[in-house]
Amino acid sequence: MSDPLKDYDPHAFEPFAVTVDLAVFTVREGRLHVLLIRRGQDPYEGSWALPGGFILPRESAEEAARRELAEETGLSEAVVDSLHLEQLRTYSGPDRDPRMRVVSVAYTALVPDLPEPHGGGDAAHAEWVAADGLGELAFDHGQIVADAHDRIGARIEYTCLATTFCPTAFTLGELQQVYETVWGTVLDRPNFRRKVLATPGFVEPVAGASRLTGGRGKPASLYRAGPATALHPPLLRPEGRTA
Amino acid sequence: MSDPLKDYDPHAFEPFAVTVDLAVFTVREGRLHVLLIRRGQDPYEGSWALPGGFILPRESAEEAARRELAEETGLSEAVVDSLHLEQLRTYSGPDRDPRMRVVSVAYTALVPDLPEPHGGGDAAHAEWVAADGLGELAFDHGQIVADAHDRIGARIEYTCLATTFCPTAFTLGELQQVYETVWGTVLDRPNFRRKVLATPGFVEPVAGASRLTGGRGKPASLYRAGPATALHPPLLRPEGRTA
DNA sequence: CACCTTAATGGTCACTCTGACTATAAAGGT
DNA sequence: ACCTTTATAGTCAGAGTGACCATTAAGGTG
Repeated sequence: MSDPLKDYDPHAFEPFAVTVDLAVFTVREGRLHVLLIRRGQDPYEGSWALPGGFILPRESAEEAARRELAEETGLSEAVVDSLHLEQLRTYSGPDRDPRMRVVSVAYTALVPDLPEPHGGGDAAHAEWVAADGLGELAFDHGQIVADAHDRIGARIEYTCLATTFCPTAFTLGELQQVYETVWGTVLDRPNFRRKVLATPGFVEPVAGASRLTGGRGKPASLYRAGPATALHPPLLRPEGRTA
Repeated sequence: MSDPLKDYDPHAFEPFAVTVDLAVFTVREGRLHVLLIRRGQDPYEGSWALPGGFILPRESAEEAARRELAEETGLSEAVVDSLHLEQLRTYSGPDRDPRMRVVSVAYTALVPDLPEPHGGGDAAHAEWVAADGLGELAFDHGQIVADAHDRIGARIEYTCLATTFCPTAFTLGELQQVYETVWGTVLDRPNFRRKVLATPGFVEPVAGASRLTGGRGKPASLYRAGPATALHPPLLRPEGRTA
């Protein structure tokens, strides 16, 4: 943007549409799920697509992403405003939408296992779909989901973000399952526990509370997310594979 | 982009201009430098700004970034195509350019200490400016440079990217200075050396070659970048500060 | 009710990696 | 000759981690 408008005639270029796409993830029944919408018209009619939409003239991309997220999930704006929303990257291939030039800023959000996204309006057709083995998505949304999955896997190594997949009170077993689900690996339970508890501010015990973890076994203590945001040293996934 | 064009009338929205901005860094004389351009007209006349420009109708953002980089630096397209170029993030504040709505995709590139960017055309006014203590930049470019600096600092912890700041053959002292310059810290020389040499594929010795490091002291062995791209385990900066 | 299964929790041990240091080698300067 | 400078080699203690084993507390079953 050195001199972006130096020779700019607003009509010399065909206009670019600028949109946001949302890759919203949750962990449900031990599997990673993405929030998707079934397309009702061409192109890609009948395919799954990411929720999203245009950036309005007076909005930033992040504001647009939060607005769309509230519309698609039916969550209140207060809840959506407090969610962790992270810009993933921008997709700009000239032919990503066959109808016209659309540049899209993709965002990722991590949410706990919500009831069901059917709120109202657009939310009526938003659904959680298991992220492994989903077929072809509309546009380049399959790539976006894959990129988002990679990013989340890397992010939870160095940050405390994994707790945003959990409800307000959770067991260490549940937190461990978040890691195992996102990474697709199995972790050693005592070692995971030691690491999490040794990181100050990652989790805090909920006084005296415990929960039966499915009936069987010893009840687990409950924790809530602590004030820390970064993990030092990181919690690296086995085999050092950066996916 | 669920139904991006469902109700889309191309004239219902004021057009968004979409540009790329480039934060090109090098290490010169032990200081981090950014490639900047002195603006010739309002707004921000006389201020430093990042190189960049419009995405053309048939280009992706990355193609536009490489084209602009070649134009601004005077480097051949072959060289530019082989450079490491990384999408940083997209800046979309509605008032970031006072003239009209401009959404910009920012990229970061790391280059060795090149001669001088004066190639031809636009390159005539591109200059290397020390990244610490540069004043106010045009638009939100100060924020972009700060974000890019942060990203690079984090990136060289987990990747072998630091070698892209070095010439084809370099000493371990020079590589260490890249880390020290980007992080603004001092590292222990024997420990740095041990870590780099213990990471397979990070650097490879150049057979039998050595270089005097400024006249004084024992000549240092020369190395070149190896085939590895990731660092496992990472080379974390002191004090675990994620900046 | 004794006994099995299950899951959480507590602990050990060896190995790796790292930070802090000390020592030696090879150059130029005085 | 002797000092300074820079590269390189090596030592040592402590943190962190992976692979285990042990114990506790719940439900299930004959």
